[in-house]
Amino acid sequence: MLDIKLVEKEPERFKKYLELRNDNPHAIDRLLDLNQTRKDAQAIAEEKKSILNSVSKEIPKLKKAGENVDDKIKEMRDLGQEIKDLQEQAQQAIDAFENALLMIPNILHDSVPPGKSEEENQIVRSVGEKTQLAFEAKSHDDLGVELGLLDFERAAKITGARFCVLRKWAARMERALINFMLDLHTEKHGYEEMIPPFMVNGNSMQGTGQFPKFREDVFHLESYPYHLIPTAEVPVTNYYAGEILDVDMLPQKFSAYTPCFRSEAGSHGKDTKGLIRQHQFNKVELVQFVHPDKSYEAHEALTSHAEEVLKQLELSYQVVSLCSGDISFGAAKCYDINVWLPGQQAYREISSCSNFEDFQARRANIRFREKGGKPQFVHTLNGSGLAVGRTLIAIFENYQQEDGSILIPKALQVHMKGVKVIPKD
RNA sequence: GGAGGGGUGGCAGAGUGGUUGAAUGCACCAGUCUUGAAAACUGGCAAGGGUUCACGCCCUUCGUGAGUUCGAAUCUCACCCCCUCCGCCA
Repeated sequence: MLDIKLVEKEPERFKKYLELRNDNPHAIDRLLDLNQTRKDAQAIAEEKKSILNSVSKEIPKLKKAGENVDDKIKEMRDLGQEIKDLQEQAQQAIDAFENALLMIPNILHDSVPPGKSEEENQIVRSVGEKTQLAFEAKSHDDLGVELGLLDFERAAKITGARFCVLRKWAARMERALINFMLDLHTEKHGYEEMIPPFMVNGNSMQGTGQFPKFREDVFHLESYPYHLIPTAEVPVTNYYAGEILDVDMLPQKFSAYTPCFRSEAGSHGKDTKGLIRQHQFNKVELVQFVHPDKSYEAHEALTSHAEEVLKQLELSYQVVSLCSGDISFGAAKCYDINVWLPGQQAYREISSCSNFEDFQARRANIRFREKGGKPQFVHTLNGSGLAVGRTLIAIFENYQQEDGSILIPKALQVHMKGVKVIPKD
């Protein structure tokens, strides 16, 4: 959520951000109109309410003085009715304004490259060499099905499309990866491990920015006002919703493994083969609450924490700074980490590391207080560290052998009882 | 699911329908004292919105939402959450 006071001061700047995002800059004009309407409606209602309050205070005094107050009471009864209507109008104006405000994306950091689409994303660095195989690389799903590790067909029977059953070494490796990532982040990068609820209420969804705009992207429960989380970002960031933290508590760093559930509405026909785009997948998430002065520093660090997973697994990747047209709704700046997949001959996203500045903090009302100071909004950041299923894909495709077996990266072997290879049979 | 108890400021904790935006304590800030610190003492200290160059003034907020009333933290109803006991259960 934007700071409306800043928008009032520099509307042109905020219009510019919308243009850069390929969004309609007139949304700012509409927002300011709605804001003015809100102020006017509130002012009228408050003026009347002020009269009613002061007369109501007078009444007991007049009574004590022995005066007759029947007329005044009757007058106030009528005024009260009038105020009720005015307040209702004011509330409608407030709701309209707030709804509009919730639909406007975040500002952009100066370092975000301008651009229309993902083609204009900026490669920040490439790490490692693309894996060279002496034979034609298979895709992870062909490998997985051949080895009896991935069962898409039965998953479709049990549930539907975009689900998968992991068997044997695939299931074992998925679990090992979760442990490996959590151990790394807690032991080496200073995160506190957390297991949050996998369902959240609508308030939390609004806090991190999924609601109201991206309601269709999440799975909803029918008989409860709960929603399956699309990412651990939602429950973990909302952990401090509505709170004022002591400045000494910052930064707060959490790493959480959760399954993630996404409806993938709007991506029909995209990535239908394999594990790339599923309705349910596992992810280890990194979330930070930091002092506003430190958030860009923290963003670089958080990104490096995600990268470290790939480095240890000896997978090659690129870090890409998303351009203004490709960056997500709530992010002020975002690095995607794309891992090399020989089976697809392409880099594919395996992590997305964002600095939201105070966008989420404002929505979720997460503040901190300096000694003796006024409450201020914290900055929130998060990133995948990493998407577990996609990491498994990357290992399958990069570590495949000509005979159909798959080597297990050294760093992962200790989490798999020393097993070095997934055998052909 | 049943029966009780409770949700008040950063925290703890008072609160008779009418100067209660809210006692008191802790924390925090400023000052006095002190070589310095601590202690003690004095004063200050909620958030959000509106308005003002500013001092200030106005509105809202005591879990949430409705209601009663000229006036609600205080009365009524619904819902949410927490605690205790019982039942059920991994």
